[in-house]
Amino acid sequence: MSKKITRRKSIIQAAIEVFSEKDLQSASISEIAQKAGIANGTIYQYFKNKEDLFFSIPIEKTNEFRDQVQLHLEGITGVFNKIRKFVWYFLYFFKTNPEYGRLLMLELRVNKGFVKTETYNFLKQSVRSVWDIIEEGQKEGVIRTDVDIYVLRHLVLGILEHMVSRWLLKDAKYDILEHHQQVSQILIDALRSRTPDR
Amino acid sequence: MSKKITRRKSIIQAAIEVFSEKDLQSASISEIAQKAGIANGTIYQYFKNKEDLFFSIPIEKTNEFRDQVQLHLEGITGVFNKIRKFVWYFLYFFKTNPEYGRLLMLELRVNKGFVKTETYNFLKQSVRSVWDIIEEGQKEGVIRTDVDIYVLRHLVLGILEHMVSRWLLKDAKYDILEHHQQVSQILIDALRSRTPDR
Amino acid sequence: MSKKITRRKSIIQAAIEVFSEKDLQSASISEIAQKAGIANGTIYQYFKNKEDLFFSIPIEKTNEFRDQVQLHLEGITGVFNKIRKFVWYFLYFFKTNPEYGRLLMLELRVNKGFVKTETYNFLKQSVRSVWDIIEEGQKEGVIRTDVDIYVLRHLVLGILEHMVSRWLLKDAKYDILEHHQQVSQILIDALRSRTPDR
Amino acid sequence: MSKKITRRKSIIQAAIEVFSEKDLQSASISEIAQKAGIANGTIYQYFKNKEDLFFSIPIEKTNEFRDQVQLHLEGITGVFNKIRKFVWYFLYFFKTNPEYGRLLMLELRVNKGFVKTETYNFLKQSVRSVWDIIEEGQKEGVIRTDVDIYVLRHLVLGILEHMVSRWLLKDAKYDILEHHQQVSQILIDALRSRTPDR
DNA sequence: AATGAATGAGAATTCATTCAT
DNA sequence: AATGAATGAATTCTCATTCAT
Repeated sequence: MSKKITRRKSIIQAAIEVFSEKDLQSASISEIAQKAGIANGTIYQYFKNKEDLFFSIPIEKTNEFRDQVQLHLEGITGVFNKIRKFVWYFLYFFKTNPEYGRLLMLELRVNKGFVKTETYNFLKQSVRSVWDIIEEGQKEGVIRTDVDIYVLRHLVLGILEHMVSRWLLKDAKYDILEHHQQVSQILIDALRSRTPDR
Repeated sequence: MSKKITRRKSIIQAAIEVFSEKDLQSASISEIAQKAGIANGTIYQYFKNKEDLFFSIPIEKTNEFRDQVQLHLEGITGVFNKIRKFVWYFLYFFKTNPEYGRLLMLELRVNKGFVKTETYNFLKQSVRSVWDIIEEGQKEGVIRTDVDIYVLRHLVLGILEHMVSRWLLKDAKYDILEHHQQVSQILIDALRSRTPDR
Repeated sequence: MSKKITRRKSIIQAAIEVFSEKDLQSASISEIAQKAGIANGTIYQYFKNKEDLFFSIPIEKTNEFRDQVQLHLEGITGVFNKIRKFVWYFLYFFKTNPEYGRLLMLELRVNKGFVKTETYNFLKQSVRSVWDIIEEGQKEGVIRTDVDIYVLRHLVLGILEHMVSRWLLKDAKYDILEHHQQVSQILIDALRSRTPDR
Repeated sequence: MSKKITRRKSIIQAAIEVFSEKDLQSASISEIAQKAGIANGTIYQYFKNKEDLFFSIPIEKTNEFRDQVQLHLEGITGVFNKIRKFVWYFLYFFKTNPEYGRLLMLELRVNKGFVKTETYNFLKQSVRSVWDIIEEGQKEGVIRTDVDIYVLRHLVLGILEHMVSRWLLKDAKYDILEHHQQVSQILIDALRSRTPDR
């Protein structure tokens, strides 16, 4: 039983490595099988087909991301401090998982089939914390309520995903964490409740 | 002479239609040729190969976008008014060119090969106006200078591209222009120079 | 295990039949696959590509030729008798293997890529016996040493290959063995050490 | 009129250059047209199709070869001296025309279609001088008559063509004329009438 | 006569998936 | 469960040849 899970994981790990370099179509099952040290056919014992394997990859990583975000937010008080932490961890996570980042940002997030997947909804939950923080801030009165929450979310995820995507496309040559404080600051300035005089 | 240009354009138009539904690999030359009403081989008189055709698509559209942006900004005074106009036009352009949007946002902008392309640099020039506006605002003292301009750019393009991408992935079912004023407002609030008391 | 070898052989046999009629470019993989009774793709399990298959053909046949030459020379004494036997067997081999002959003489021996091949060196070894016989004769003093051995080899292989090539181009309509004794005789006269009075 | 001939010649010259590097199939009409500085379609004003052009090449060169052989044999007395001259000129001709040599020896002489061509018969006439010399020698009694004249011809052309072919396949890296005297000598020894005591 | 744009047939090769062992 | 040989569909691109100008 545990053996089965181990093997499944090893296939996924091999798939991440391969898919991070090539897209869904270019990556070959043989290459993944070879990297996992198993026969081609064996993959089909664990996954329905190539797309199924492709779409299964984010589940584990998503869990890791969500759990770590929770852990890092633990004990932090103040909505804006939480936002600073989230921004930092988001960038840090992809800095330390660039292969997965490539896969998620440049392949999956843009794949129409994936968006209709169960896994996609699961993935959305992982940034649930952004919602929670924003809502918390709105209740406390420090985050603006004059702008639709969807717009606020687009703002936060927009800048973060844009930064990560461009960074990956530039072969992760510079330090993505360099400006994390400026990013936090500008987001906070955008989200902050307007004072009456404005 | 003009005939050659016409034919080239008709191939590009057919390619936009096909590539907006299928990615570079899935789309077939035959399908494009058929849609353009020409023989397969003819495409190779105008483009080196499928990738070349794929990467050539944005050139025209980019020109159109850039020219229109200039036109729409004409006569507008005030940096923030210009930003409002740019936000509106950006969303409007993709609202009226969803097929090209799909191609650009979900295929090209994420394609590693494309980023190394001449066309990509050309494309970057098309959002040059954002830089110009920001710099103008900084000179006037109304846009903050305490944050790296790259971060500001990530902010503006991040939210806009994120909105367009998600909208397209949701099959353009809702009106992307709905929140354009809120988007402008929140961006302006983020970009605005901080007053001394903050 | 043996199955793999059998299949490989059956592909080669089909390839000989097809390549003897058409050259490397004109012959199609489909035709070979069909003749071998397998799927197109299967050929690529055994050979890297069409050229690889093409160049692999002579290996087996070369072994057969070399072994048979050895066998036929067995027990024959006298350098000139050996030459007579070699001449006869050379012509006899291609008389009984005209398809392979066409392939070897009219395609491979004239193919620049093949000459750079490992197989080509292997093939050269198969006529090694000519060298051995000549050297043996030179040691015994019955074969001339006043002419470079390369020239002697060009003489022997030149006439034999020329005869076989022309015979095949004439659709093997006459008996190539008809003049084998005259050929041997003239070669022996050419190779024989000159007597002092000449 | 003379213009037409000039253009035809320039096409043939371009074709020789192209065909000497690539075989009939690999060489392209476009390349020839480009090298000749004309449009693709123009070639079809002068030649029925690619094969026709290919097969037309030897005519001129054959004339040149035949005329030069005659010239070089002029004034030479003695059958064996004529053979020596022929051997020398044959090797010399290809030494100075390696591109044409490649085309003739490695492509045309091995092409089944060419053998059935009018040009092929024309080409055979060009080595007619070998026949003449041999027959002259037989009449004079210095060349053996105990061996079929076809065999004698295979001997002479066999060694010469073999030498040229191998030399070309080895990229003409060594001097093909180096051993011409030895070649003449061994041929003469082979052809010479046997003295009674042998 | 010359052009060269358009044609469209044609073939090698890849690779996800199956299934007998 | 694992294997890996076999499958065969599917597609890009080339290029000789034509023909309207």
